[in-house]
Amino acid sequence: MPRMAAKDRREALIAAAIRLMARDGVAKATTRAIAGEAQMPLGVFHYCFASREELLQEVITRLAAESVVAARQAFAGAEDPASMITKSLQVFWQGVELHPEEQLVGYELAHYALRQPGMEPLARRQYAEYLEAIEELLSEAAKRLGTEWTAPVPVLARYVHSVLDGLTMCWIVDRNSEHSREVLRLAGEHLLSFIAEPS
Amino acid sequence: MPRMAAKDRREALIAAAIRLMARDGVAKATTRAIAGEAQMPLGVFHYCFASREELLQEVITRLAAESVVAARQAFAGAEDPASMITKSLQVFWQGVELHPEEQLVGYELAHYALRQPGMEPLARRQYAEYLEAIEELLSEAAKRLGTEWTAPVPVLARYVHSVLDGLTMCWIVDRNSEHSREVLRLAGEHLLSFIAEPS
DNA sequence: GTCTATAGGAAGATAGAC
DNA sequence: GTCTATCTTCCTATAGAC
Repeated sequence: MPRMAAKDRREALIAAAIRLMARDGVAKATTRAIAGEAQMPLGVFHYCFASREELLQEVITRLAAESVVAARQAFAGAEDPASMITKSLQVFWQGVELHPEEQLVGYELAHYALRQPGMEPLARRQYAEYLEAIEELLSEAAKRLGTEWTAPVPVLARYVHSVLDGLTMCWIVDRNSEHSREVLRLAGEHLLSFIAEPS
Repeated sequence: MPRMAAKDRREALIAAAIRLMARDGVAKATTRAIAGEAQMPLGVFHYCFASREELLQEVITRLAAESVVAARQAFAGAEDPASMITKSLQVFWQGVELHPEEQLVGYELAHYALRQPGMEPLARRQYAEYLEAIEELLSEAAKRLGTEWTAPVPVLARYVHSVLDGLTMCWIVDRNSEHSREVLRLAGEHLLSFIAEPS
C-alpha cells in the first residue's frame, strides 16, 4: 500500500532537491541527501528517476520556468506605464535580496549543464527562455506606451539580462545593497533612454 | 634524488589544475586527475598541499591576480585617451571570446568558495579585487582626460563589472557574438556619458 | 510498488617502505 | 623527499525479498 503515488513522489523529490540545493549547493545534492531531505529511503529515488542527472534536468527546467513566470507577474503588476520598467527592475531585485540562494542555484545548474556532455542544450534553452521573456516584456512595454525602441529589442534584452545577472552575482558575493541599487537605477534610466518619443 | 624541487612541484600541480579545470570543469579536478595531468603519482599531491582545498585556494588567488593584471595591461596599451574606455572593453572581450573556459572556471571557483564553509572570504576578496581594479582604471582615465566622473566611481565600477560578467556568461552559453558586441558598445557609450566636460 | 541490503567504483587522505 | 599500496568514506545504481 503506497503512502504516496509515484507521481507525487517525483514532485516531492524535486521539491526536496531544490530546497537542499538552495541550502547547501548543487554539489551537495547527492541522491542520498535528496532522498533524506524528502524523508524517503534511498531506493525510492531510482524508480522515480532513471538517474541523478534526470532529476537535475527536471529541476533546471522547473526553475527556469518559475523565473520567467515571476518576471511576467512583476511586469503585469505595474499600472503606470511610464514606471513599468523601473518597477519591474525593483520587483526583480527584491526577489534577489530575499532569495539569493535560488539565484545561486541557477548559476550552479547552468555551469553543471555546460560541463556535462550532452547537457549544453539545456543550459542554452535556460538562457534563451530568459532572453525571450525579457524581449516580450520590452515589446509589450513599447506597445503599451504607444512607441518603439530605438535599438534592436534582442540587444536591449541581452543588455538587461547581463546587467541583472552580473549584478546579482556581485551582490551575492559582497552584499553591497546600496551600490547595487544605484547600478540598477542607472541601468534602468539608460534603458528608458531607448524609448522613442510617441509619434 | 628528486627530479624536481617541492616548490616546482607545487607550481606544476597548480598549472595542471588550471589546465584541467579549464578543460573539464572544477568538479572533475580531483586530486587524482590533477596529479595525473601533471604526470605525477597521486602521493605527491599531499606533500605539496595539505588538501585539495588548499590547492583550490591557491588557484583562485592566482587566477584573480592574473585577470587584474590583464585588465591593467589592456588599459595601459591605449594611446588616445578618448578611446581608452572603448579599447579596454574590446581587449577584454577579445580575451573572453578567445579563452571562455578560463572565465567559466572563474565562475565555478567563486561558487565553490561561496558554498565551502569558511571560504566565502576568498570569493569576496576575488570580487573586491576586480572591482577595485576597475575603480582604479576609471579614476586613471578621468585623470588622463583632465576631468571627473559625474557618478560615484565605485558605482560605475560595479556597473561595468556587472555588465561584463553577465554578458560573458551569456555569451559562453549562447555564443551570440554579434548581439554581445552590440551590448558592449552600448554599455561603453553609456559609461562615456558619465564623463564631465573638462573644466 | 516499496524498501533493505549491497554491489562496484571513485573520492580524499595516509602509512610505511625506500 | 618519493612513491606504492591501502584505509575509509561516500557516491550512483541495482538486486531481490516482500
